[in-house]
Amino acid sequence: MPAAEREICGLVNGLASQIGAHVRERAVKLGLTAAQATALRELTGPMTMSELADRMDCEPSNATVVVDRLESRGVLERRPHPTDRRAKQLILTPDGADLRKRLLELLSEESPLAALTPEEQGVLHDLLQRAIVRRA
Amino acid sequence: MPAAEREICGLVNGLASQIGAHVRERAVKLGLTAAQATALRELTGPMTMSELADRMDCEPSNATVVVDRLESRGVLERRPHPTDRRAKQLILTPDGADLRKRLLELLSEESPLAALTPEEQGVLHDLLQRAIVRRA
DNA sequence: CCTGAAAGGTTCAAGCCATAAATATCATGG
DNA sequence: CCATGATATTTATGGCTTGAACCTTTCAGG
Repeated sequence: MPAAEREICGLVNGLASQIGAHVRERAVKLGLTAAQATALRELTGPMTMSELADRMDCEPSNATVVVDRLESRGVLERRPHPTDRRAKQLILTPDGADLRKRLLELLSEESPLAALTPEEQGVLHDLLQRAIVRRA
Repeated sequence: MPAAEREICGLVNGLASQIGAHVRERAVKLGLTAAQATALRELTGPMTMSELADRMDCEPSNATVVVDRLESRGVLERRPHPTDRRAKQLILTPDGADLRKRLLELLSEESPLAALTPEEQGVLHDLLQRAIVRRA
């Protein structure tokens, strides 16, 4: 791997850190951690643990911990899945839905990609999508 | 923040995860964790804790922990800094230098950006560099 | 001098994260 | 029906990561 590629990897990680900081900064205003905020953001509707972990881009075992905290805080509930007794269905409580709404507003305030024009963002999007290895 | 930007953020995090997995996969062959491998990779010569933390893109307190493990493994030494008694100088042991050499070889084997042509990598490099907010 | 602000490191608490192993349930082929 | 493998989730463990608090040393003014 040439030095140029290693430099790109560093930049990718740097930008990812920047995005993470952006989320963390806003999440803390609602008493949430970055991971909890990510989970809440991805909970667009009832879903299973696996699906949430997939959307959060993390291992299911990690999602368990994050959901534990959100549940004990009253943000969501773990209900038995209607058709699959192995799975659980995550449902936002009314309080959780309110919290999610406020979170989305906070996250919308500023973009961590503000330095790029929409055209540049388009190019970046395509490059990233092609760089990512498709996994089964 | 429009949905398009959120999607880009997801892609950036996805690619960062992929890069992290690439490092971890190779580091484990040497009995190292990803963070330890990153530290070892960045130790291009004697440097202070601050400088290493800066290169690793992490907090100094985190570098302390990672260096602790590398030190107790005999990979490096913490020496008093020649001119600043607050600082410490990190020096690779002979074993550490060997290990670093083998690590660099492993990391060179494959690129996590192999799906992109050199030209595309150039474009990506520029976009990322511009997207990253300069911090003092 | 000397005093206060700043910088280098470490420690601590809280939480994130991946891996491996365990449990329970499904689904398929014989 | 039953064995076997796959899937959904959890637990346990080791290590990473941040942010705040703390100590020492350095440095810039007064």
